[in-house]
This record gives sequence, C-alpha cells and structure tokens, in this order.
Amino acid sequence: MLDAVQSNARMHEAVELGSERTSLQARKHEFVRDAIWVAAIDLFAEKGFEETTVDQIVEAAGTSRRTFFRHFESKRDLMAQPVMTFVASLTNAIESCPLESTPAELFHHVVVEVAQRTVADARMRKVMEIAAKYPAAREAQVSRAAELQDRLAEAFAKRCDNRITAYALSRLTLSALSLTYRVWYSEGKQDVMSAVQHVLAEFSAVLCNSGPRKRSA
Amino acid sequence: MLDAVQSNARMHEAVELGSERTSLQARKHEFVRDAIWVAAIDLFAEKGFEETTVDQIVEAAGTSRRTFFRHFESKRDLMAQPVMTFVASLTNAIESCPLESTPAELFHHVVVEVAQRTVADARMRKVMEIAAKYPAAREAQVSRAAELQDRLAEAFAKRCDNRITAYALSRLTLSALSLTYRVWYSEGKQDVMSAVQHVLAEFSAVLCNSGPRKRSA
DNA sequence: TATAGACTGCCACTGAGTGCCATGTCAACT
DNA sequence: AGTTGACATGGCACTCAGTGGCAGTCTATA
Repeated sequence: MLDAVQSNARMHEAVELGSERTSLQARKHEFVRDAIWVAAIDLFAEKGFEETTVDQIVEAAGTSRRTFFRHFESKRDLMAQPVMTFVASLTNAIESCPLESTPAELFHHVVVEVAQRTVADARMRKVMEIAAKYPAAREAQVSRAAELQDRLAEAFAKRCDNRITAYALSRLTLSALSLTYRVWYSEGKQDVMSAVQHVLAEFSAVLCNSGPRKRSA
Repeated sequence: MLDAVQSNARMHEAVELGSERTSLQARKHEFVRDAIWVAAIDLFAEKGFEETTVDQIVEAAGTSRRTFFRHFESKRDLMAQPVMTFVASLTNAIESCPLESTPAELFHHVVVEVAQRTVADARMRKVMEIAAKYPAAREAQVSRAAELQDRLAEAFAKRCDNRITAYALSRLTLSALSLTYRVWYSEGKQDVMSAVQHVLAEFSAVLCNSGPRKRSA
C-alpha cells in the first residue's frame, strides 16, 4: 500500500479567497449537473417521479450513479433544488425593498416581485407541472420546506428588529406564494398579478376583521 | 348491534358504520401498532431519527419488520402520524364553530382551540421535542404536509362558499399554528394563549397595514 | 368442528444512498 | 517539456427502506 499518499501535507490551501471559479473544471461540473437535471425532469414528466429510478436518470444523462449523488443529495433534491434557488429570488426581493418600509409593505413587495419572477422561470414551471401531476413529486418538492423557511426568516430578520415578526413574514410569504401559484395554475396561467391580488385579498379578509364582525377579543 | 351480526351475512358493512370494531383482533392490532410507535419514539429521542433503523424498532417492540410496514407506510410515518390525527382536531374545531361566523372568526376560533388541545397532547409534545432536535425528523414530520393541507382545505370548504377562501384559511391556520408552537416552545412552554395572541398580532400587522404606518415595534 | 378472513412472520427482491479505491483531467509549479 | 496535487468521475460492494409472495396462526362465524 502507498502510505505516502495519505500522509502528504496539504500545503496548498491558499485558494481561499473569493475566486470566481470559472475554470474549465467548474464549468464541466455545472454542465454535468445540468444534464442530469434535464434528463431527470423529462423522465419525471413522462413516467412519473416514483416510477423513474436513479439508474434510468443517469443512463439518460450519460453518466454514472455515483456521480449523480455527488451533484444531488437525493432523488428528491431534483424536485427541491429549483425551490432552493428560489431563496435567492426571495432574498433579492427583500433587499430591493426600501429600508423604511413597514413589515406589511415588505410582505407585499416581496410577494408581488417573486410571483412575477417565478412564473417567468421555465424550470420552475416544469417542476410545478410535475408536482401538480404526481403526489410523490409534490412531497419531494416540499421536503426542504423547513430549511427554506429558516433561510427566508433569516433574510427577513435583517429587516426586522423583532424575531417573531421575521418568522411571521417568512411563513406568510411562502403561504401566499404557494397559494398564488396554485390559483394561477388552476385559472389557466393567465395574469399572475390578478392571482396575487386575489390571494392577498383573501388573506386580509381572514386576518383583518373586515365585513360583518361580531366580537373582537 | 348484536342483532345485526346474527341476522345476515352482511355484517362487515354493519360493523363498519359506527367504527365500533372493538373486536379482539382489532384491539390486538391497535396494541401492536401502539407498541411499535412507543418503541420507535423512545429510540428516536435517544439516538436520533436517521440513526435508528426499522430493525431496531421492531426488535424493541417485539415484532417483525414486515408487520411494521403493515401498520405504518414508512419510517417517516411514525413522525407524521400524530400530525395526521391532528386533522381530526382541526375538523372538530371547524365544526364546533357557529355557522354564521365570518372566515376571520372561523380562523381565530380554530387556531385558539387547536393550539390549546395540541399542547395538552403528550404524544404531540414528544414528537415536537424530537423534531426540534433532529432535522431529519422534522423533515419526516412535514412529509405529509401537502396531504394535511388538502384535507384541511376540504374541511374548511364546507364552511365557505369560495374555494380560494378555504385554501387561504387552510394555509393561514397551519402557518399560525406551527409558528405558535415554535414560539411557545422557545419561550419555555408556559402560557399557550399568550403565544397565540402574539402570533396573531404579528400576522395582522403584516396583512392589515396597506398604507405606510408605524414602523416595527 | 370446519371454514373464511384477518394478522402475522419469514424470505427474497428492488431501489436509494454511501464508502472506498482506482482512474483521468485540469491547473499549477519547477 | 515533467511532476504534483486537487478534483471530478466511474465502478464495486455495502446498508437500509420498502414490497411481494408464501405459509402459519388466530378469530369469528356456520
């Protein structure tokens, strides 16, 4: 056995600055990852989520099973990954909101912004299509909901002095958006903004005792 | 009921209606199911969710792996099952609300009712304890979130003329409750009602301020 | 007692996910 | 040039989740 291999010193750790790693290796890596994802989504759409095995995915993508699990944590991740990139969209929207905004304004701004951006995303639409068709795929999609929740709350916390407010914003934003997509989808994928307005109106009606009220605690 | 049994060969349908199936077989069935659940939860609390195998669970419960999967769809189900019985609590609360209530009143009623009932449930507390400790367990717990969402929306739909309103109620209720438990848990598990009020106040602040008003307090 | 319909246990199988090692390629340094 | 280390990959073997089949056991009825 070659003992020298494992006892070699790692002196070259100087690559820790914020390098843009546009190297050829890195781009090949992204290329393979993308090929896997596209092949998988096509198979999911064609035969279903549970019915598609990892072996079939990697065979269609022209790679190996072991490589698959270096790019994705699990088969579920193929569905959850677009939702995760979604966090970037959310964070972006939060930061693009004026600093002096109230939580209510922040909420409204983020929902409107992200709803429009997401609907324009072809990958997200594909994933939503599959999730609407196969329950197991839908479950896989929300498998990281908790993590998404936490990360979003973290982003909101930078704009709130109150921690609970950040959590409330996080949950309300995700609830509003997920219902918006459902409404938009079921209403023939027409105008997103009308779906947003519809959902926000419903939310307000539930939480603000408008209309015939009887008693308030 | 005994008359129906002796009368004819259609006793299966007869026994089914009141779910009075307290036959010895059925009770043994429940007994085994319970033994599995208790053994599993203890092991999860002790060594973690992923670290516990089904073999270890059934060995501790004194049964076989095949039997385990006749009682539970999956290992995740052990965490999700209390959340599923939770639907009964929700449905109950919805039905116990006065018929002439507005959506806002219905929402408030259900959240208050279920929050108190859930906190008093020892099993639910155990599951929440484990979920707070191990992320994988938390993921397992929400694995049926979509199904829960749908069933709850269905129950709300019986009280709403509008379908979207039912969906909004469903999402808002679950969001409010899950945040309430988090707040209650992190604040030392004292008064549930104060946690409920806190969360509802935050939700209202986010959704009811359409114009620029007070900054976050 | 006998028969039907369950619950159960055991065995074998597929599929997801992981660890280990061997190979090949890229980017540096001499 | 040539070497060296880092990294991406592929193959193999393993554990564990989950399922189907078959046989044995128990219960309730006729």
